[in-house]
Amino acid sequence: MKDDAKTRKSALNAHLKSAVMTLKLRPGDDLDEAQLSEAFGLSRTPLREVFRHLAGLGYLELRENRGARVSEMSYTTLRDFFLVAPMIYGAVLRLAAQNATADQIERLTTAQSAFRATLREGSTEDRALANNRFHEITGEMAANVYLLPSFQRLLIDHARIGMTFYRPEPAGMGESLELACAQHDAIIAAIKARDAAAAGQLAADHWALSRDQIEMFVTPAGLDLPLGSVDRG
Amino acid sequence: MKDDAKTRKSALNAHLKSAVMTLKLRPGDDLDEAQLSEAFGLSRTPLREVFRHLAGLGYLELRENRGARVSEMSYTTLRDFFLVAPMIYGAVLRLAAQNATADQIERLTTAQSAFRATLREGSTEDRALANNRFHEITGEMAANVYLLPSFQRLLIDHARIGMTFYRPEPAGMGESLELACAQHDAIIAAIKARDAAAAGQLAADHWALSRDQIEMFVTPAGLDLPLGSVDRG
DNA sequence: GCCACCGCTATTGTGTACAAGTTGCATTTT
DNA sequence: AAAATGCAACTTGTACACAATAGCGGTGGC
Repeated sequence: MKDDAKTRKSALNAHLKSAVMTLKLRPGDDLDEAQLSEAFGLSRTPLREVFRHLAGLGYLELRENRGARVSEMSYTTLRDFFLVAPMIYGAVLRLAAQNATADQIERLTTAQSAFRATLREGSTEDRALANNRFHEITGEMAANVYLLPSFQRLLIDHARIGMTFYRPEPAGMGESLELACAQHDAIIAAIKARDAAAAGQLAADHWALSRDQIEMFVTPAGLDLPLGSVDRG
Repeated sequence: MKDDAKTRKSALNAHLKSAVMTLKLRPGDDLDEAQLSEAFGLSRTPLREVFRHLAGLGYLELRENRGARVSEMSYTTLRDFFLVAPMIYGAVLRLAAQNATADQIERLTTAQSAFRATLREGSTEDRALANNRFHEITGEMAANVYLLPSFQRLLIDHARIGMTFYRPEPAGMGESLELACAQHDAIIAAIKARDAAAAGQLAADHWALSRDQIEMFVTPAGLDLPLGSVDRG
């Protein structure tokens, strides 16, 4: 009964993070303090501290006297995202290539294996979380306190965007997931080789692939069917 | 007595922010919950929420069961800072030039006037806070949720670095403050003209000046005196 | 004389009670 | 009938008391 409270607290933390990233909790959803505090066996005080922590990381938004919500995603989000992501991620991978330790490379390789496994047999949720884990480790490698805040904020919405646009149904999705997976391998290779320039280029490529994928999803080939007739009175 | 609590809470918030940025609270300093809660007439619960909020922004660091500290600055901090700052600030100013509203430009001009006033008659603290305000507004103009977290983290340590290295005593400091002030004017002009390229260049110039200044401070002209003799046993 | 262990004190983390605020509904008024 | 206002239920914010943990000093053993 002694370290239970902390365990439950971090369980709540982890639960909310992954629920937000996998869209189990969707942007704008309200969080009920009473319900969550009962579900995780915590009183409202530590629960609210978790809320504040996650709000600081960008998972939630706190409104004065009006509870917590999952942070919103709007029309401008995608634009803002792709404006900034290549720059930040390029910097992260360059620094990662320069600074990565052997242990970190080991863990990155493991994370990549886990990601590859999700391509074969995992759900979309598993895939998004495994991919997130991979990129998180590259952020650790970069080890720059000024770069990480934006990078982690990007990763949250990267996962959420992936959940929206990288569903397996549309034709061609599987192939570009394979491609993304291959890029991960190349990233690992560049980091092992301490080749910062190559790593930076791979970051650009990785985002270009994402962007194209989303374009394909948003503007699919139109359904080639004749208009129905409408009774105009 | 009704909105007092919220007022006191934001007063504490503002106090801690400026105390951290002006080094009144120095990196690594411990914060005493009991003392602060008495000083600001708040119970520990809301106080701790302020701590968590400020920790999220990078002002403080929270250690499990061991209280809050002002976030540290180490040897690697300066290097990390100047690695990332030009890139982030370049992006911020480019976006600011593209997106700034008339109202924001108005406020930026006002902030610049306030900054200039501190050059003539303000303390180092006032100057650092006024400069911070100026840059904060450029961040608002950029209006990109993914860029802001890192930018705001940079601004905190920008202020702290300024407090350390931009003291008026050493010869030549006044001049480079004048120069920085002139660069602010140029930044305003570029934003008004919606000239993103010029704004980006000015960001680079602004950091180059900062960096040179710090180099001058860290590696001053040596004192041209003979070595004393040391008894070597 | 030095190191290790134990218990004490100060400080942090959690639970609960209460106060303040918000929202939605019903009643009243125009 | 529509709008506005007041009431009531529920949600969020704060205070305080209690539990747990870390740091420290003393004591005892080696």
